[in-house]
Amino acid sequence: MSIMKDAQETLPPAGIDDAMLAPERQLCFAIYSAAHAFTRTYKPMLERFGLTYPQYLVLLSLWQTDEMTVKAIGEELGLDSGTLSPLLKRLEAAGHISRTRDKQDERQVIIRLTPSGKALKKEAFGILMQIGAATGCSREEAENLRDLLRNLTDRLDEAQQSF
Amino acid sequence: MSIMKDAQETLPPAGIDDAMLAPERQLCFAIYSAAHAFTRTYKPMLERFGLTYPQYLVLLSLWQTDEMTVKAIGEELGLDSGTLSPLLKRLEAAGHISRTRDKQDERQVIIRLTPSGKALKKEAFGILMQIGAATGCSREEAENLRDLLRNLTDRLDEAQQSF
DNA sequence: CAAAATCATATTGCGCGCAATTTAATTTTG
DNA sequence: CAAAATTAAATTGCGCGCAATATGATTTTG
Repeated sequence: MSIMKDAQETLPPAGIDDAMLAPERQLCFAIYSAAHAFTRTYKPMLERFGLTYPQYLVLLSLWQTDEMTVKAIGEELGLDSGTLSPLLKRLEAAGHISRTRDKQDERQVIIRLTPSGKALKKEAFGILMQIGAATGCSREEAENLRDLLRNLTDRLDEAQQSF
Repeated sequence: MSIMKDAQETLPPAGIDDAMLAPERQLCFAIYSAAHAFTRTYKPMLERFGLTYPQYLVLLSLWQTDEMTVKAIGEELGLDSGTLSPLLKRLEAAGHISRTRDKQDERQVIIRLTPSGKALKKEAFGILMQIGAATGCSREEAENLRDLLRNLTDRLDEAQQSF
């Protein structure tokens, strides 16, 4: 009588057992779930203003630095033009930003906040505080966790290279 | 001469300054970025097997418990039928799972691994180790971070209720 | 200076993720 | 037991996220 429960099953390498494959056991799944939980929490706050979470991220960037190129926004948020082009058109259609070709370099499109886009900034402080409350973290806890995640992201992106 | 730089700008509430709105300063953005970094890292490992990351999550569930209903998978992963139905059809088309209506309760669809789906499990151990290496975390660090994120997710989902 | 290379943005296509609706089956309850 | 309510899954529609490709504009370089 074999100790193998199923002919298809393969023995895990030393130091790794079968149960470690469970999604709940894995860091990646915890991050995946937390990301979804955040967007769920933002959703009712943002849809009062007709915004999605990625659109809100773009506005966060622009509230720091008005007049950004699509490329600059993409570098800040880690998004490419395939994501940003249609997203920015929707923000323009909503009246929150303007898109104008750079006269010096016609390849570039300059994104600027409209008065409506600037006005939304004051709502962001309230959202920031509501989200802070929803996390149940102190500011220090949130900053510590944020920094751990930034380091993790950097290490993952470095490892990226080797594939 | 006003101290306000722009008529549209609004003063932040006490204890919150303008720069705190920057995406890089926020925990939500760190999680958002880390989630994308993880899928980027998984991508080359998974596409050797023609899998996406969410498909891989479904397989992780099934490797723990073969024979799950769509609902059970959805509860484990936090996904609804709108996401799972087409995803499971693709996994079926790829030959990794079977979908059969439950004879006892015809509303339910039972998802089972095929031999091909079971065979993929042995690849998962290698992926697990590669990902572990890519994170640059010790197992303890990864587990600590995972638990912090699980708590955060729970608190966000509780706060959910109040909106 | 013209051809080639590079660059910024847009477009297309596909797979999530989720809200809203639909369909069919089962359970509840009057 | 029949009508109403509930449930499980599928479908539709929309907005990402990203790879691949296309389109112009600018820079490089031969």
